[in-house]
Amino acid sequence: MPDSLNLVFGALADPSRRQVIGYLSARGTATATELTGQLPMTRQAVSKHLTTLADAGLVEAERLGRETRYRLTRAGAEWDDRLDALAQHLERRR
Amino acid sequence: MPDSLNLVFGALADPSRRQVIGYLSARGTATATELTGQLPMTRQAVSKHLTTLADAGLVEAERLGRETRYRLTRAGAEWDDRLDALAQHLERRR
DNA sequence: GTAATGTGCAACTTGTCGGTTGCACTCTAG
DNA sequence: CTAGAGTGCAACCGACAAGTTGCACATTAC
Repeated sequence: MPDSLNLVFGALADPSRRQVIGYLSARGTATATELTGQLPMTRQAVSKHLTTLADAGLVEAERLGRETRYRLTRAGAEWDDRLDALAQHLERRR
Repeated sequence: MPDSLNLVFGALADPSRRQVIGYLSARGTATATELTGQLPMTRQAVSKHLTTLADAGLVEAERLGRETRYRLTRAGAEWDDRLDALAQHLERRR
C-alpha cells in the first residue's frame, strides 16, 4: 500500500492547492509571487502549498536566476484532467 | 466549484478511511463494532470515520434494530475502483 | 556598488483533525 | 424485567496543518 497515496490525496484535499493546479494548467508555468496575486494569502503560504504539491509529485520547480518557476508534472496534469472530469460528473448529477 | 470535492478528497486523504472503504468493498457491509476489530483504534474513532465518509457521500448507513450497518454508495464503490487502479498505476511506475 | 526584486528558512499563532474517555440511550436475549 | 450488547453524543487532549511575520540570502537593474 503505497503511501504516495497519502501525499497525493493530502495535497489534493486542500482547495487552494487544487486552485493552484488549475492555474498552472491554464498558464503552463508560474512563480510563487505570481500565484500570490491569485490567492488570498501571502507568498510564503503559496510557497508552502507549492512545496506540498512538489512533495506529492504533482508539480516541479526550476530555478532560473533569482526566480523559481513551477509547472505541472505529468502526474499533476493527469490529476487536473481527473478533477475537471469529476467536477463535471458532480455537476451533472445534481 | 463544488465543495463536495473538499468533502470527498478530505475523506480520502486519511489512510484509515481508505482502508474502511476497501474493507466495505470486500465485505459488502459492516458495523462500526465489526470494523473496530480490523483497525487499531476505538469504536468511536471508527464511527467518526464512518460519519466523515457518509458526509462525503461515499458510504450510507442503515439502522437495523440496535445495530447500524454501513455499505458503500455508488460513488463510494466507484472510488474503491479508482483507488485500486491508482495503486496499480503507482506500482507499475516504480 | 547599491538598491530593489525574488526567494528561502525559522518561529510563532490558530484552528482543525484523529483519537480517547465517559456517559446516556436503545434494543435484544434470557 | 433485567443484564448486556450496540450505538450516539459531548468534552477533552495532543499533534499537525495553514497561515502569518521577520529576517537573511541571492540575483538583477541602474
